[in-house]
Amino acid sequence: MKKKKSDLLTEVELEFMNELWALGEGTVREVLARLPQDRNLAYTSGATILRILEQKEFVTSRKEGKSHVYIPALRKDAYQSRSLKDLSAKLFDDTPASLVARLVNDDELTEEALGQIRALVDRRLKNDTG
Amino acid sequence: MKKKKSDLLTEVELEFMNELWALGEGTVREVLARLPQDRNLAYTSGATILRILEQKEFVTSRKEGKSHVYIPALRKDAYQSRSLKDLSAKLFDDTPASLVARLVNDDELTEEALGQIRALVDRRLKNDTG
DNA sequence: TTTGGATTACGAAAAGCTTAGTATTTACTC
DNA sequence: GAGTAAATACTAAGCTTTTCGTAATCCAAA
Repeated sequence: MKKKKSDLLTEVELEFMNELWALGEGTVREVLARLPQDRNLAYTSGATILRILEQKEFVTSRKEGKSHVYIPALRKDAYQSRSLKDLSAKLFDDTPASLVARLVNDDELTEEALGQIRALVDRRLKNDTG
Repeated sequence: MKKKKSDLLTEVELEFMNELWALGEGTVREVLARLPQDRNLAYTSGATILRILEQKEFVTSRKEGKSHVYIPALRKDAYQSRSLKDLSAKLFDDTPASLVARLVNDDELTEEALGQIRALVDRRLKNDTG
């Protein structure tokens, strides 16, 4: 019997994965360069975080010159799905419709965003009639 | 300048809030009674968690007989919105439409759920023409 | 092939989360 | 009011996460 570890990223791990997804792949230095100015993180901290991500198998790496180049082992869209599933389970009774309900009832949502959302749903409903 | 604490619930805090939201309000014992059988949590652990929730102002309490009755200080729908906003910011470039896109492209989503979602969006689009 | 600057590996401090034990308080009963 | 069963307050142990320092390693260049 396997122990079920959460398979969700921690806060800082997600911060780093977002940069890696944007870069495609990158070294410690390249990822750190993308963080906001006021995020004063020591170089070694960045290195540690990427090493942990590799341990947890969220990224792989290859050696290039004297550095490691880190590569996402999980696509962003896959992780987005995973996160939504988790949120839906924990906070929306596993009912995606109620999640969307909450989202579209948000006052700050623009007319434009609503239109885009409807277009998405329509397209999806038409495309798989079976 | 205020330090911005995350104002999101931790895993266990959310577990307890979900039961409180379902109950409306409740004592330590009542909340614990709603947890799954295999969740063997000491009574004092439950009490600690609720006390922490009160400290963080997610709940209030009143004394009733010898116990405390805990009351959510935040509605579930408000917390749902907050969580969605957080997820959208961290993982969807603050673009709700792309969140919905990921959701509706999930293969496991039923036709029925899709229909419900479209109905929700349509209703919302019609209702506020201004 | 030694030196030097960069990178990685290791370990551990600091902070936050989860769990629970012990001691104290509470309110009811006799 | 003393006894008692239940609840709370306090405290801390054990994890996980976040951060970084130190030491070892690596590659390039003299």
